[in-house]
Amino acid sequence: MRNKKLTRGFYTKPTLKVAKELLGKCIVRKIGRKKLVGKIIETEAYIGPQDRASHSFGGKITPRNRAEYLIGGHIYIYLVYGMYWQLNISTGKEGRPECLLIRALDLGKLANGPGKVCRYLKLDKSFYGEDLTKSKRIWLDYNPPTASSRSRSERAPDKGEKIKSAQIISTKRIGIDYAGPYWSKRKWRFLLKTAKI
DNA sequence: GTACAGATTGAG
DNA sequence: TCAATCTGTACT
Repeated sequence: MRNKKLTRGFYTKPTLKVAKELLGKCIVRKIGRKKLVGKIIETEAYIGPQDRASHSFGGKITPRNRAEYLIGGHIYIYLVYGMYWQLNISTGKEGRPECLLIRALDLGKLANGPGKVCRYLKLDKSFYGEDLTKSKRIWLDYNPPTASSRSRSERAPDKGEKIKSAQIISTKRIGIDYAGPYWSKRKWRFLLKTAKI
């Protein structure tokens, strides 16, 4: 297995497709010489401007949500309830306010909720608008980093663990009942069957 | 300027 | 079940 960073093309596909494909991918956060790594096991899609649960409902653009409109692969991060950061990844084309909330990593109780994901990865406003395809401090990878990856760099690209659709559960999104029954019942939350949230 | 509610969490 | 905690957003 070799390391393979996710590039622009991964993020610019339709949002619901990316939401499912993100499951099983690894977030790599580099702090100094150390790397924090976690496998994504739960995502949630927000698809403005029609989605009433989205911050960009109705095509609204504010200083807070403008990162949602960036081309796929950028970080949209914001504070909720005055204390928890929420990590989102923009998806789709430039100008389309679509994004995915990263709700959990495969790290047990350390990251079994969106606020805890950011607490574990030490993410805050300074990551606002960060490009995951260019950043030196945070990116996504098909595989967990391995010590041998450099010496095997001659091998063919490895797209990592294949997640079958039968392994994915989709449910209603969490905490957005204010959006009304039509939008709150969309099954736009995706998690691995094996996930223990 | 002021009021208010939220894409959550953890304690009681 | 509920308070913590604070910023963006709407409204005066």
